[in-house]
Amino acid sequence: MNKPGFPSASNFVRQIVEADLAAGKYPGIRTRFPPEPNGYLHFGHAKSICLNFGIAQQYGGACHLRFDDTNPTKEEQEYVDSIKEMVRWLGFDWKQHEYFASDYFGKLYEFAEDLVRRGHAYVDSQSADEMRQNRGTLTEPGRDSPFRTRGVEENLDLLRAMKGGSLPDGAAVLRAKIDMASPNINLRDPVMYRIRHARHHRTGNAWCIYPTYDWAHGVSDAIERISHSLCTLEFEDHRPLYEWFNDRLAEAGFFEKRFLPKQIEFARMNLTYVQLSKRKLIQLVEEKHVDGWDDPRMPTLAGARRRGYTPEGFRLFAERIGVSKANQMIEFAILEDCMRETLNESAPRRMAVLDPLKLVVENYPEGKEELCEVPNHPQKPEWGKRQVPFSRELWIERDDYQEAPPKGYFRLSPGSQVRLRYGFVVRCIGMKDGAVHCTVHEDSKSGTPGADQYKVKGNIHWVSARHAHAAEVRLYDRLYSTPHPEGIEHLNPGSKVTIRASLEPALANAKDGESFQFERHGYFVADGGGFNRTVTLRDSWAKK
RNA sequence: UGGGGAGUCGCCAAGUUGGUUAAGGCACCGGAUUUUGAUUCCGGCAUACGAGGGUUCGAAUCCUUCCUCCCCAGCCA
Repeated sequence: MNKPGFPSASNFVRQIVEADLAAGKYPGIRTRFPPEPNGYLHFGHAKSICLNFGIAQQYGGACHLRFDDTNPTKEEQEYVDSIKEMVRWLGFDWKQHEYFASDYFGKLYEFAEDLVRRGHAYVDSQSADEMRQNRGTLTEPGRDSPFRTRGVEENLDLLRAMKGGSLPDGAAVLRAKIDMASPNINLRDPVMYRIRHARHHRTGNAWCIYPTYDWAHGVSDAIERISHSLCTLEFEDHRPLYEWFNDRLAEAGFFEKRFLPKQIEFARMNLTYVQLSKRKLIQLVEEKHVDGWDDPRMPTLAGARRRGYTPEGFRLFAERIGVSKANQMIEFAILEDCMRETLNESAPRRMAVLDPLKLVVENYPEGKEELCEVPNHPQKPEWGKRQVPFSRELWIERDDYQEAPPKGYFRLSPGSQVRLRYGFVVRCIGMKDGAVHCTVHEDSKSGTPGADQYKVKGNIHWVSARHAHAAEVRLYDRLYSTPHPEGIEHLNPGSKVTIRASLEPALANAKDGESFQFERHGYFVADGGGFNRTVTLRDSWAKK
């Protein structure tokens, strides 16, 4: 499937992993894909999933699926179910390594008490507002909280009170005691626990304090013995903090310092004209601009599946766009090409007419019909052939006939000859009563000796009118796109067109999810009894 | 103006211990095959590596100055 000469796609992450492997730094390679279950996976996640699982696969390691469920107000079981389904759909298996940050709440709390005992953390009773005031700015250092010097016992009591539920939301937080004057704002005594009297989708009401990302994430990595923790660029500033927490815990003997995970950041993916921000996608769903998270116009993996995009296509895409630290704005054409490349392999060919125009074969007897043999894939004879009925009246595509053909047009026009693909060569007479009329060369039937003597350039698809089935085809050529970054009112609604198509009888029995290439139209996927067009065919005529 | 990152062809991206003519993909442009104007195939496509200095026999790779872009002041992740 890979084109010859396709790069072996080395990237800086693999280089780091290989160097660590060569140095024997870790007992094994262990990565993780750590989504927060607060939304559906989108195209951007595919990159991270392929990277993390790909690295693990390539170096004989494991990739954990860990839900970063530390904020009960945003997370739901519905999302974890969908995330699991889509990771599997992409073709990856986390085996027994399914974890939740919430599994570690108990351990995290023990660790936190230890940090308090050793003077590395304290309970701050300032309000959120006061904390912000005292944090300083990008250019000015922050000021110590008046509660920063509280004694260990008082801190422990307060922390237990926080955990015990006697304090209301916002009354206090646990903070790491690092450096309020640090030029890196993340190190100005970051919050480790906040009080949230909220029900968590997994732990219920067992907890009313919840760890923040910074406190939970690195520690979860260390607990799971992750070797390489791959995340996006915006966490670069958090790395010193990530290491600070784990180093403190290693000092206390909770972890082995030499096996501590290494955080590596890479650039997140942007796709031209595609809106990937979770906030905007939620808006599209909630304001009912689309039917749901799996609407084929959504850039979610669930939507992509309904569109007929393939898992192989996403994996190919991930390899092609690579991994680096430079912000990437990927052209949508690359994704389309990956899908076309995989679909070209897997999609059987079918003839169909989307915008029908009647073609009458004048010298073909009224009641007569015969079968034509049509291969299911021109490059795969092993896929066999099917038989398609031919008769006097056919449907052809409206734009396959031009009264006054432009230069270079080689389909039907008065006087021209074309081949009805896998059928006969016909000579066009012209338009009569709303139908195109022609005569057939009876000795030109495909498969008969000498049938190829007719050197015609035009080659069009057709369907016997008498045998045709109608079917709905929705064109989802475009996703919800965003030429302007300002907001939803500028989002291009894409196209959702319903047209009648005359289809081969076999298409009526297509199962949902089956993909076909409709000759000269593009790739379609059966969906709810009709067909969605997912990727158009390259058409060099259309470009000219 | 503090800190952290990044700048190689229109879009990605190899290259990074300095050493012949700067991989590859997408896009684009030619051409060949073709019963999909598809696929496949062949060819073209950066004297140039953000800019300027410097070191060197030799630099995208080292030093230096400058420019541009991205991220950080949630009790979000």
